[in-house]
Amino acid sequence: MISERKKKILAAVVDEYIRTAEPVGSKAIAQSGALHCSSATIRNELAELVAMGYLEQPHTSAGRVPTPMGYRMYVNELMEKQKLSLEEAEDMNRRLEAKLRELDATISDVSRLASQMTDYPALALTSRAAATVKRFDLIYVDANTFIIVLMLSGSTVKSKLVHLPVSVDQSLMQRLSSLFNASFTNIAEDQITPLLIRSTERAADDTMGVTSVISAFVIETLTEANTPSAFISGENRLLSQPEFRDPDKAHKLMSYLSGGGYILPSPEGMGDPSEVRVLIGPENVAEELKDSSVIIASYDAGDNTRGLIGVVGPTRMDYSAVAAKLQFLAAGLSRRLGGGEVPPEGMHNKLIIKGDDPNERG
Amino acid sequence: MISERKKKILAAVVDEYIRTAEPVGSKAIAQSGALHCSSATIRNELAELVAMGYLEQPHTSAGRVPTPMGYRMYVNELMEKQKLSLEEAEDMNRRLEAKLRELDATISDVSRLASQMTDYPALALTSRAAATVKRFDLIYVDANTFIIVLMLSGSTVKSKLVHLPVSVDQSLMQRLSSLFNASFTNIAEDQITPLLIRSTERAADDTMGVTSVISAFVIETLTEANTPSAFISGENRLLSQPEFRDPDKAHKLMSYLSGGGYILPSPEGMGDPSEVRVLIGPENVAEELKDSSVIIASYDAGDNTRGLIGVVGPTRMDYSAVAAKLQFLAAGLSRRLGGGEVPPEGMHNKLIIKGDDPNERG
DNA sequence: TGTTGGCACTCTCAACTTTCGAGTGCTAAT
DNA sequence: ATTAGCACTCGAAAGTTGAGAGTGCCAACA
Repeated sequence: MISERKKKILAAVVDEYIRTAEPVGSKAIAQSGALHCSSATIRNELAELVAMGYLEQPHTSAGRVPTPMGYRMYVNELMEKQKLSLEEAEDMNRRLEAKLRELDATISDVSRLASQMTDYPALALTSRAAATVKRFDLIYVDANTFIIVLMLSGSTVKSKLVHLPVSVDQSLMQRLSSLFNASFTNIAEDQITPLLIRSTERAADDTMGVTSVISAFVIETLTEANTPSAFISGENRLLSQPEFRDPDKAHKLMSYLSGGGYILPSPEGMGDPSEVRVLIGPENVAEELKDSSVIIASYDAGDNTRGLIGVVGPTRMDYSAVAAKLQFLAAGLSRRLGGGEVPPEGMHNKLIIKGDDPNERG
Repeated sequence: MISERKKKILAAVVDEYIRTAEPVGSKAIAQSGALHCSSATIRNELAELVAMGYLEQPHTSAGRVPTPMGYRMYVNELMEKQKLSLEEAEDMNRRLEAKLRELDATISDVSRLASQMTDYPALALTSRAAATVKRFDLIYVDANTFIIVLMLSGSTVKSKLVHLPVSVDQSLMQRLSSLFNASFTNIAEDQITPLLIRSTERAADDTMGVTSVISAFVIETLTEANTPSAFISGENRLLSQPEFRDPDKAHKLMSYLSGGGYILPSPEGMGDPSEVRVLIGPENVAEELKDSSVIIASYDAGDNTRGLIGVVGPTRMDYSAVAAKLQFLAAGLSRRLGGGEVPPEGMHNKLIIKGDDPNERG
């Protein structure tokens, strides 16, 4: 077990290290107040904390630096859950409003927002839950041209202009329209079989292959709607972190990130929407992230869609501030996009932080 | 005037410097062949080239490095216009096909492609020429819901689902649909005045403000279609360039780039689509680009839309290779997206390179 | 038994010095 | 006009030194 005093000391080390990015010594801790003992005592404690694996020394005569295990302890038990200042909260709300007013929030907007708020690279990800076609329309434009309009589950509308090499008459359009409405709506993507297409084609008496053009679009649209998409922004903010002064290191991580981040667990894997998850250094699966940390929050994007916002930074990250901001952002997004059973404001004090369930450890 | 031999020497310096990123000395040039004289002679010539402003020395006992003026001379007259190797051309075509098959090429795809091909950060930009609505449809879903479908000039279709707080009947929809078709099609965005909207509202006998919802969407869509959009990708590739080993420098440029690059001249400003434009160091307007170079090509994206692809790198850039690749890419895009009067393949030998017209100099 | 002041020790970092070599400019000979 | 030769310059890399921060440990103390 770890004594109360050790906890205090550990917390002080982490706080200080997060602030300064320099190894912290016994003296600094003694002076920081909060502890009523001399540096010598603290030295003893520090030595023990090193032995226990919570801290390490870059070299014999340097201060101490938290290990991933130390950060984990800090995140789980020690850090004081930060509340956002009123200004911060208002600023964030303002920005959210601005983004969400003009268009639906695209994931690129969400990730940009997260990155701006936290000053770290951020990524956003959505996995739409199995979309289906709710309604189907064909608009006849001219003999060679028509428009397909699909209304999907979840108030999305997709449309496409189709030019044909042959001419079709309006009655065929009519027939196809009602046939598709009858048999292609409310079914999952994988239920659109070649068999179904063929039988529709026959039923509509379509000899020029219009059916297959349309069904291809349907499949494509559903596939796209079901494919989780990811977006990352603010990679460059990495460069302002001292741990990425080495261009090679920075380059490695940045190309990993922009190569499409598989960093995040799937949104379904996340539990409670108000939960914030923290993955510290080696807890990450990806080799490239082994000495970075990732903080993740999830939001409800409506229509059974879950979204994820994540922030990437060095292990020496301001966990408390970032977690609070992300949670606030996620809650705001849920409130505006989602079903709406999210408690209104000010709920950012019951911040739940998780991340070390046994599955995720080696 | 500059002698023939000086030109050869200058070219050799630039070539070598591009290759190695190290100042090049007289000896290296002498050994590189191409010149039949000793290093001493070359030294004399080099001294004169420095005096003329084409080269400079980082310090007394170092080799020579090209000045922007030297690069300009190189780009305009000296460099051998590179042709792509057959493999490169084929590879590029393959990728283009792959991208363009599935969906229309979004500018994000284009910029990603350019970045991948050249290994520099790349940005893409389109300015759509004044879009108009070609056709207008309203699809009645239920009493509170309908879908607006706009077909724009240039085969784009936009649609939106609208939920109303009040219920409307199908006949109103009908009336609005034909009214909008009659008076909102083929007119520019700024011709949609409050007056026009009001009169339409009256004509349709619309007492619940549906008209204004619809016209708002029309305006929004046209605005969006007319707004040039920019996209940048591959910023991280900067970091592999030795001139950006300094994280601060890299950070500055990268944040400038991702802050929305106004780097590129507007597509209209570009002349012939097969022209490639090069802006060297201080020739750039933006302060942040004063010691970087930008290479730009434009393509015809169909429907009177011009697109631009640009690549950003250090002044020590492989102008010849990048220019060739960009031109090929632009030509490929034009061929696939645009009107089609672009000569088929193999036209990349008549590469035209420009960039130093008097307007652009200080 | 836990805490504290003191002291010798260790090790890094920054500043300074030295060395090495690439590259130059100049001169005299061809 | 070209070239070989040579003294000179200057920066980068390697080596040297000193200061300071921080430690571990011991002996004294509560």
